[in-house]
Amino acid sequence: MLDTILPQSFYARDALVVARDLLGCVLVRDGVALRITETEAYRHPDDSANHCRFGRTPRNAPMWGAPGHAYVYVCYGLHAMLNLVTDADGEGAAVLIRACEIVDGHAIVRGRRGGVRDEVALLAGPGKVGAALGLDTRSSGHALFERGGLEVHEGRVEHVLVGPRVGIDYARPSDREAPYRFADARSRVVTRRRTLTPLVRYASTRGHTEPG
DNA sequence: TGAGCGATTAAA
DNA sequence: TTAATCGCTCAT
Repeated sequence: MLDTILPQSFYARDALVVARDLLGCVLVRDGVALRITETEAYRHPDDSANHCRFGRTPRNAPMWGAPGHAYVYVCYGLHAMLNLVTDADGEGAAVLIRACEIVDGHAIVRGRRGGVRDEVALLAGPGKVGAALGLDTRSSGHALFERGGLEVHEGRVEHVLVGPRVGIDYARPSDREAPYRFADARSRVVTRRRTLTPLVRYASTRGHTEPG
């Protein structure tokens, strides 16, 4: 069958473009397949919401590395957040996966008190995405363009919504308001939809296709 | 060695 | 609106 794993070159572009083009792509890991419906871009370290804003640390090291690798960190002590490193090596940019629809597999998501919420078909929120994929920080630094482990397969959406990012009140106003969040307009699995508006002139800007 | 704080979520 | 919860960062 045709190998649809996204090549490393797909990620070697501006985080804003990658975030938009990741909509509709499919995350696959251990029998679970999730279609990406919402993303957020974290650009160069000048972005005051970026984890790299204070320089290189053990935690954010993968973000400073080559594109096409995972950057997973734990938020609020319990949520595994999945990011895909973008741009050139050393740029310090990545895209956060904020929501997905389950395409295949049983995603068992447990509540805080241990109760099984079983087979949630809708994963609105980055913590749920990480839980559904069974991720933890051991996956941080994983090469996404190689077969095995966590893979990302091609996909696309027809219409895109744009708006400000979520949960970064500590950032500079200009960065708080920056339209760095993207979502699939046709999906109902999107957080804070009322703050998003249609993205006009969404054309295919995929420049990762290898010639020949 | 320790205080403070999150790119969140679920329950009240 | 708020508690839960703990690894990471940075300041002693």
